[in-house]
Amino acid sequence: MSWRDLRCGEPRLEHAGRTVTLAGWAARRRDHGGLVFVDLRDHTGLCQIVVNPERAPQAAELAKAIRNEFVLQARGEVVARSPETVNPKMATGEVELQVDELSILSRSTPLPFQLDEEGVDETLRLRYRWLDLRTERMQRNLRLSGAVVSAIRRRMEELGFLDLWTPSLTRATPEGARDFLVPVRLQPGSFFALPQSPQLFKQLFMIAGFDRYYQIATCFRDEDLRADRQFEFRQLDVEMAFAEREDVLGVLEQAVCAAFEAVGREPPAVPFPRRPWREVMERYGSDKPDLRFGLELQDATEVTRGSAFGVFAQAPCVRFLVAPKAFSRGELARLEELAKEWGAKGLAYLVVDEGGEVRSPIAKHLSPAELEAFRAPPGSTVLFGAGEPGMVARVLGFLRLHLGRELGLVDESRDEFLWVVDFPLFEWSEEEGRWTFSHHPFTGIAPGHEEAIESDPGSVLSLAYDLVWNGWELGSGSIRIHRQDVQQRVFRALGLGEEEAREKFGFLLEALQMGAPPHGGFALGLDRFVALLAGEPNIREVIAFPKVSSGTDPLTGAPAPVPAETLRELGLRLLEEPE
RNA sequence: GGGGGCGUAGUUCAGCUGGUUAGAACGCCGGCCUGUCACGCCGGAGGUCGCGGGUUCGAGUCCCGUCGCUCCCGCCA
Repeated sequence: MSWRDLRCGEPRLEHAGRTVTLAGWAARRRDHGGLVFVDLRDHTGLCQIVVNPERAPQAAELAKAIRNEFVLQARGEVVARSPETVNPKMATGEVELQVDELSILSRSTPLPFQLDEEGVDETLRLRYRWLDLRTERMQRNLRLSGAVVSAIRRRMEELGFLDLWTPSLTRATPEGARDFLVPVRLQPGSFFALPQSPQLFKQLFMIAGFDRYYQIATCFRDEDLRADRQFEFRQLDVEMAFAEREDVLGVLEQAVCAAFEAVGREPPAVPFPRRPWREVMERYGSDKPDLRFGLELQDATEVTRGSAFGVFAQAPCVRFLVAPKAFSRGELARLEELAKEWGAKGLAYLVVDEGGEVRSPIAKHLSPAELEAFRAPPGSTVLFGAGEPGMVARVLGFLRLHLGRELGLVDESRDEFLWVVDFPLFEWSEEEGRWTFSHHPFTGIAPGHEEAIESDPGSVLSLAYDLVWNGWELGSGSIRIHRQDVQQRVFRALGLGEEEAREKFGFLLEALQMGAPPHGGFALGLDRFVALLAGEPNIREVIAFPKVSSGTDPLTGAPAPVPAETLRELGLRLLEEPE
């Protein structure tokens, strides 16, 4: 005999009269002294079982002992409830199980928190994750996650991609995030690094002739945790040979649509719009704009050249946005505070009140031409950013996002996907005083731009692209450099000597010399994607066993110290003894 | 490394300008109850107010420090 022959969410009128076995957890017990009602739960739902002492005296005796989260098995008859006892709030509410035999398969101590309680402290939930995962929310999230991964795998394989495995113990990469290091007993003093991504390996697969690779790859980065960042996370990792940018984007669109279908949502229209990086930076002040609302940035650099208002006159860049609200003095002070947090020196503004009257401390300095350029409808505020272009974009981009949410401009019913393309290959690093990669060192160069690598690095466009959904970056990719001479020129432009380049990426450079096909790929952050699909603001809600933001795991207590003897075997010694 | 928020029964919270014995709901324990479904009724147990120091006649409440959680900046090619 099986433990159960119907799941708890399944009994319906059509089962009436059948004798069946149900098994699950006691979600709630209502003991009437004689009759005992128990809501039996599994992941499919709830079913009420009724223990009647006249029908089953032994079971009735046992039922008195039932407490929340006991694991029960009940055999009995599915009966239609009388009309007045039907519970329309329950999927199984038209029937119930009249119990003949009952067994307690497992007992439970009182719980540290109630499963139906909202707002339970997250550390407590994580400490008792096995309970937390029983909740409807977490069951839904993890099942959704599984469905998404499964659908993506299916679609990738339909498209001819091969799932290839890459090592988790590999070599530290000098650029990028901090690596997690693993000491090696057989090589004391040397360390493996956990991969930040399988980037180099998947390029080697291309060179090796596996022209369509994918993997649901676990990646590791030793950086501070956030709502959307964990030490370890999964990405849909893709690489294609003999492919152009549009081929890669098309595959990713397919994967995204497959995920939408898997969770029962209307997939977004394809192809997703493609917009150049420069354009989105100018219009939205961000390289991952939320396109569910307008509030676009406008440029005033020309108009304010030679302005009587010194701040404008001296700024290399002046831009503004027009918020559809006449802000009060207090609100403006708050906005200025935010702007300063993002690097602005101040926040100039023009308020146009409901009557069309302009209130502004700077208006008296502005020429008629300027005022004309900033003309805004009644009931609005013109907010200015002035200064270095990067800062202006950052500040106004942030204000745009802030106001979009604050003023309810975001149309939550929309899904806006966007490919940001034509990124610059290099960006200037203030603190290092040199050009650095804006994507990664293997990013291909837009046709015709190779000539400027040395002469004007800032103007060189790359073949990199980002996928953005409602203002969240889902992932990024590029067509790679497949010619070793180009790769070396890029390294040189970055001040990376031949020796150093060989030391760091030697095996890839060597491979590029031995018949590397054109290739490119993408990595899509799965946990973030699933969190968005699940409507969760935090990726911990879609990860079974996440770490908290201090980087520890309340469930296992990891990370933990190890005995000195273990360290010695690895050739390690702590600099200071922990207290 | 920096900034903001939070920390009071097992849980979620209340606790006013500092003032007697720190409350509620849920959960837990005992009793009653044969149609409940957030069952009901009666009774009970349960507190290092995160921790340490200070101010005060008196601190859950004010101050300083510290720890934990959290959001953000830096960081995340």
